[in-house]
Amino acid sequence: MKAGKSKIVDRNFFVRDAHLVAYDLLGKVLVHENQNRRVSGMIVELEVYSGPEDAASHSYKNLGSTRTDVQFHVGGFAYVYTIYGVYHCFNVVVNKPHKPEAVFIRALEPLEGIEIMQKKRKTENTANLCSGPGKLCMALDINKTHNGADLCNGTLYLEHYKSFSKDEVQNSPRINIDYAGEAKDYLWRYYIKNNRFVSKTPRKAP
DNA sequence: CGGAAGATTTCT
DNA sequence: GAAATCTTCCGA
Repeated sequence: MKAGKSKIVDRNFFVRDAHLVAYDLLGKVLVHENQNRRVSGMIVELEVYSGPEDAASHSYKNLGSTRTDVQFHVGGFAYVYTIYGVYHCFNVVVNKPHKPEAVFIRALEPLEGIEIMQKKRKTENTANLCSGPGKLCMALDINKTHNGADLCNGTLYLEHYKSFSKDEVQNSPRINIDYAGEAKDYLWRYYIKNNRFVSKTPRKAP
């Protein structure tokens, strides 16, 4: 990396296989510049959703629908959707166009703008600010206007920060996708071991 | 045009 | 363990 230059993750990072990107995303920092204030947190937990072959993915047998349209773009764009009419979920689209893969960000370790997060989340418990997909969207003020946003050119982006060895990363089945048949057993959730900001204790791997 | 389901959170 | 609540998708 060039000294003094931007730490922002560039496009090429995202245009790779979803699992490679997912592993490297652990330890990156998600930053949202809102009204000249930086609100950010380190990614400590995520899941991979891989296109038409993944029964749990929104793009499964759902090719070209309006909601998942952004998943067919080149990597490095945001995919934001509303869940249960109440909360938002933030995904990073990865890989090349027409490869509808996405990394679903599940939890962050709060770093900057913590007082802003506390205000938005109405709690002072930092371990509860971003420990879940809906929570982190609330804390970083991510909403549907960010759907399709370019993470390489905007106020919402990722920065290089830490990297973790394989020993420090645990994989497990994904959460709340029991409807997905065999796909529910794929070990496509990744999180940092012994990190108290991970959303919850995972179900034991089969 | 209407019915159904969901990558969640929070409270009991 | 269940409710809250609305966008999106799919069938008719």
